[in-house]
Amino acid sequence: MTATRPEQQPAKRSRNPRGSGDKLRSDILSAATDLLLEHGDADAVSIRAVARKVGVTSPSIYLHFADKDALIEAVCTRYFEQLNDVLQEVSAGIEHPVEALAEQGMAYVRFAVRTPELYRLATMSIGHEQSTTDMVLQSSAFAQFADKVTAAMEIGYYPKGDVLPLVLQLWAAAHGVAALMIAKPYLPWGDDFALANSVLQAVCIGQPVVDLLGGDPTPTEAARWVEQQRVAAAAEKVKKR
Amino acid sequence: MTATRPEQQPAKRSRNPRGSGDKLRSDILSAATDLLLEHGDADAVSIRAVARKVGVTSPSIYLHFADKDALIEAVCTRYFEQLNDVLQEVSAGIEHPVEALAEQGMAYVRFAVRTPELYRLATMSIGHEQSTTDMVLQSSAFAQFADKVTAAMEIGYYPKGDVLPLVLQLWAAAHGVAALMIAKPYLPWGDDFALANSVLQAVCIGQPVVDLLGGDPTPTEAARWVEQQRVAAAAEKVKKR
DNA sequence: TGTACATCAGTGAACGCGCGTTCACTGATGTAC
DNA sequence: TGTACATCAGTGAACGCGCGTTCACTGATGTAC
Repeated sequence: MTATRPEQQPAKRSRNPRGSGDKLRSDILSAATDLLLEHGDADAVSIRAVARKVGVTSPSIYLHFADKDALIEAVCTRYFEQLNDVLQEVSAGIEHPVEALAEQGMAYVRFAVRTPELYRLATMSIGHEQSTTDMVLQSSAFAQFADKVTAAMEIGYYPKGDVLPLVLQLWAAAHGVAALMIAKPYLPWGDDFALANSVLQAVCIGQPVVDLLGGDPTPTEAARWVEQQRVAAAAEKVKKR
Repeated sequence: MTATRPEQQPAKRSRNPRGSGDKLRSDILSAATDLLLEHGDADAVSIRAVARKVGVTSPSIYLHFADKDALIEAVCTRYFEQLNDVLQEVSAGIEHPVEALAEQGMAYVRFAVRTPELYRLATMSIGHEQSTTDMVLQSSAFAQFADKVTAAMEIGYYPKGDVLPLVLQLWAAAHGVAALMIAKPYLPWGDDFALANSVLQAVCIGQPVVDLLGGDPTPTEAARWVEQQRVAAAAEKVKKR
């Protein structure tokens, strides 16, 4: 027994009945997803490995996907759909949009950490040009973030204006924590993702991170500076009139 | 001409003189680095490709590196040293530690965006266990962040306490923006990395992100909530006595 | 000053591997007449 | 009811490729005597 093929051959699957050729397609997607969940390495997903896992020969894959890229893309699309479901679930019934936003942010991080290699594959590849099918931006998950921000603007929580910059910042914060937690899981991220929560709060509502870590809750120098900046900005605005 | 080997053979390098066997070592590192800078794909770095680029045969690589992993690790180590230099440079002469921290954060993001594939390779691989040689945590760059935070605590800017959680949060923020800017370069990140700046400010000093985007500078609902939380936390602390 | 020898800095050929993909095929199942 | 045929859901063998790595070697340069 060599180490090169650790999977034993699964029970030979029987051929699909006539009308249900699509069954294999979804089996392939599941197998590829499982491979990514099991191994922490995207290289573990080869056409041949997926075929082996499904219990089928590799040319069969091509009956359902044009090539390897198409397979991977389909896996990611499916992944984002699941993310979308999770986000929808956790924010159901929360009226305050910012509360919902924070809840979704945490769910996002938890989801990412539960599926590290998938998350990496889906979000951390380099995209050189804006494809019309950019998976993240086209995903309903992204739209959900945008909706909450819009709602927060409408109730006057955030000043009205462009939604995208705000969404990008929230996303960057969530992504940053998630990505680091995945890359360095042994660091002290805290029970219940305390650190993630702290960062998200800071970006969502401007709470200085130190206060949320149990630091001194009386106004710090940081808080004073914030106020000072705010006053200065207001003064600037008045001067321009 | 096939597409499989786009590099033409570089001028055959002449053999190194006797004492300077280490010259090749650093040439190899540079070549690997260049490959990562040129192509947006870590797969472009193979032992053979590096050897080709240097103008040497592939077994020569093994005179200087035990195996491919060792080569990649050396490339990353060198990369972090460069990052360290940059961070040191930008913060030289800035007395206020938080100002220095913000400047370093921005420099970090700029550095990452300038070297996307290298940054990905160096920070976004999955580390399953804490190695004693964890490159990021052992890097002087990380130590620099920690030093600034410590200094900020000492002057009373942040409440005294554990440095690591704070550093991790700042790092997560910087990493989040950098990683997204790399993965989605076509999004509106703003001139002068405005969005990066905004996120970093929010995490460093608790400035709500909306204010920095040119929104309404009068206290928003968010700002009021922050204050409210702060008061509540203070009250809680008093009650415990 | 000459020469045998050690060392250094590589080379050239080969190994076995798994990969993505193509091609001609097979055999069960349904359908038309 | 029987049978020829089309279609569907795959299979089996093979292609050429680049990869990491090993092995025995070579030839210039320095060193000891």
